[in-house]
Amino acid sequence: MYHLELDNKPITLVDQIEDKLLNYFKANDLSVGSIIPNEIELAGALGVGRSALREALSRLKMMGLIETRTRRGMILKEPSLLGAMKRVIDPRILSENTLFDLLDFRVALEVGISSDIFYYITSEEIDELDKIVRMGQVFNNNEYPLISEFMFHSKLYEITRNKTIAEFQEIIHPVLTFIKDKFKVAFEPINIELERQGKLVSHSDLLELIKAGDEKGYKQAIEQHFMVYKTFLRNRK
Amino acid sequence: MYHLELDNKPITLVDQIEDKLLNYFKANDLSVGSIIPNEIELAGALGVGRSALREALSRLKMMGLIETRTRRGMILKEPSLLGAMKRVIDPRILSENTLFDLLDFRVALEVGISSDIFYYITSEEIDELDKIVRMGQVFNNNEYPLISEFMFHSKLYEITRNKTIAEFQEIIHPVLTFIKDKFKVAFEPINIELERQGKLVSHSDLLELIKAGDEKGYKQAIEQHFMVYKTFLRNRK
DNA sequence: AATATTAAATTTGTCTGACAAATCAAGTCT
DNA sequence: AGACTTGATTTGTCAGACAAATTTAATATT
Repeated sequence: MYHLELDNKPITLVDQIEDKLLNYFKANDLSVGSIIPNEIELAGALGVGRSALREALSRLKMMGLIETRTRRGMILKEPSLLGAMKRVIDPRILSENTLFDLLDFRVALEVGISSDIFYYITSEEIDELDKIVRMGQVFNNNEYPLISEFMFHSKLYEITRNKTIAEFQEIIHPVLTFIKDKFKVAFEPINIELERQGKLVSHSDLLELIKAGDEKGYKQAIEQHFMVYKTFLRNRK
Repeated sequence: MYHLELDNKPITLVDQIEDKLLNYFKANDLSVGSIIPNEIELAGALGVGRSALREALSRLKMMGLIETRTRRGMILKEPSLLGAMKRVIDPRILSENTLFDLLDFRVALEVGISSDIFYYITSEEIDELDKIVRMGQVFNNNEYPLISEFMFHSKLYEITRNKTIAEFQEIIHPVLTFIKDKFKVAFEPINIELERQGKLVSHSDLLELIKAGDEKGYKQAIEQHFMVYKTFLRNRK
């Protein structure tokens, strides 16, 4: 039935077709916008049935590599990482541990882009950040209105001039709101304790450091800004 | 033919089936190891044909959510992000810009995990890092033997106790070697210039800072360690 | 002749039915 | 009881059919 095996998992024909298609696109130097042969031709060229081919195509469509326009056939697209990841990063299917890992991941990433922010940021972008911060009035314990919260961090990612990083923020945002909501009770005491110690860092504080060009101070502050999550995560390990 | 639309892209039946399956798994509290109904039953329950169902299943298999054992039926697995991303992160299909973004992404992430490293690292892990560093004799211009290079950074990611972050390193490693190889010529002069200024930071330097518990020094050093890439990337933007 | 309408052809999306291969279960034979 | 055979089940794959949409071609109308 299938001829190749790896890791005890049979490599099905569909797997092979998927791979062959990728090689085919690469070999024929088909790039974004290229029209690819229709299903019957492809199936014929590969010597497989249309159903098997379609299963492989379905995967490539999911990854965003192929887009189908009825009648006009299929065209190649640049697959954003977003396409494939969006479907997997879903609180429905990921374990709690993985969700925590993602929160941790996101925090690390935002800390890591600090020097880029200072390298790239323009005065216009500082103004925009200012607007966003003013839009979000501070409530108790660092709980910003959600929109401002999202926009502030999105803007930071945007400043890196790195589309993939910016997209990443959008992808994992649902994970964050999911965790924030589900473990609200666990976050509250941590926030209260941090506030008691005067260690809460607000968006406004971060922005001031950016304005002052204080990169070192910002790096410390951004870590402190995420201390709620860090404490929560470290307590759980 | 299809009833729903979004973003001008028709939502096909397969898309809906994919979503319904995820909801079904969640609603019935099916977790890792659960056996799910066979294809004919699922198709019947959803009121769709087997081919459409199989296209959706094929996607879930690609994501690693479902594993099929012939005859025994299908069982649910924890889908690692790796599964879905590995296929997309492929120099064959990603544009050069996205590959650069990924390099940038990876650097940011490794800078961002610095505090975790100091928080979690054990003396055993320091010993292991020591072995890895000694294994890799330094060649010219920071070009470590590839295995040591890979192992050193893998170990750092491992110390974070974050599986997702550790997996990420493994996934994008091919991208790094691809870029390193393809743009070797561009990296060389940058490295030479950095060495002239005495600004090259080796793995050995990083390890010494870890041993000394010098977190601040490490954070500066790790950024400097990646300065080759940063310079390369910033020149390109 | 130019435009509007209609018909035909093309291509994806989906269904149904069929068969092969693998494997598990059970029954049968020695 | 153990080895062998048979049958049932389920995934993997193919083939053929039709619907829907839409482009292209053909035809009719003014």
